[in-house]
Amino acid sequence: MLKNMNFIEKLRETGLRPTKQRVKICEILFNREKTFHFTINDLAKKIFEELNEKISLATVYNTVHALQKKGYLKEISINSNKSYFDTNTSVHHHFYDEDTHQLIDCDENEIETVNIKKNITGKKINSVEVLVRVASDNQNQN
Amino acid sequence: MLKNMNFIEKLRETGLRPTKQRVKICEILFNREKTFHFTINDLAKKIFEELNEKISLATVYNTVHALQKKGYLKEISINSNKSYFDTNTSVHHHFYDEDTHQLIDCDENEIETVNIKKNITGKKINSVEVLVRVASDNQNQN
DNA sequence: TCAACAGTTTAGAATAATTATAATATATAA
DNA sequence: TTATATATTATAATTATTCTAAACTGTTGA
Repeated sequence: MLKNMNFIEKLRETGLRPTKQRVKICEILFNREKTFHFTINDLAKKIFEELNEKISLATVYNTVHALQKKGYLKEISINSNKSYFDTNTSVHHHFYDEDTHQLIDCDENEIETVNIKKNITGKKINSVEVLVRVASDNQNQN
Repeated sequence: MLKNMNFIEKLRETGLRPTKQRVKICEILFNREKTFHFTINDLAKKIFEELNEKISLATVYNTVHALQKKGYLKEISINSNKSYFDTNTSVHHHFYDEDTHQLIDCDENEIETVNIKKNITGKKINSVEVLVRVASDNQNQN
């Protein structure tokens, strides 16, 4: 994957000035095997844990939004008062575990391609995403 | 539909005490032909417009959540800092117009049943919903 | 190399949605 | 009708996010 990538180059290529903070955030986000689902708060906490250094919350917001705009991150639609982001930017679907509030990527072969038979006139489809809400089997029995 | 239904009886049946405020909110929500997509704020505004009477925001929140818990309303997954609710409680999908920020119900025949081939072990699927994001055709051309 | 400038970061204030609180009011059952 | 459990309300508190304005830093070009 993106392991050990030179984030400075990567950022520069996309027109983002490779500041110290942005490089650190990229390291945290992309230097990992599996995709990462997070809220801004999760990310800020991780930065502090892994780097033992605080980056201003405003900067975390700005940087995440900049990365999202450039297509390095994707915002996910779950109903929640927080925004969730995903380092897996391909079009893909999610399971949302209502017990643990965890978000799990669907493998491509777990959900069949969704067939949209009729679209709104004059509009272009930007994305089609499925959210499968699951919960423990013994719950919701009433 | 629910037109001219006796909301007092309806509420009582489901164990919600039919207070003046709850009945009024039910009237606004369910005495209509088409389904209604709204945020708490939209609803509060409509209450004031139609009844010329103010119901405390806290009550609107409480009531909407009570109705949701009883299955009269459904919360919709769009990424936004607000919660959206829907008076159409059947499992159905949505188009989200990114230009106008409008939410549009999909007709049943516009999207084929989504086939989930593999589920998370030990979990029960509560809902499967599709969000189709659309935007004006001449946008996003870059 | 260094000055200048544009773009960044930052702390903290501002805003907005939502939830909590606690006093008052009301619906309902006895 | 009265007691009691529940609901409503205004307001305060909380939380996520955005704004602001000052200080800082990466980059460009002299």
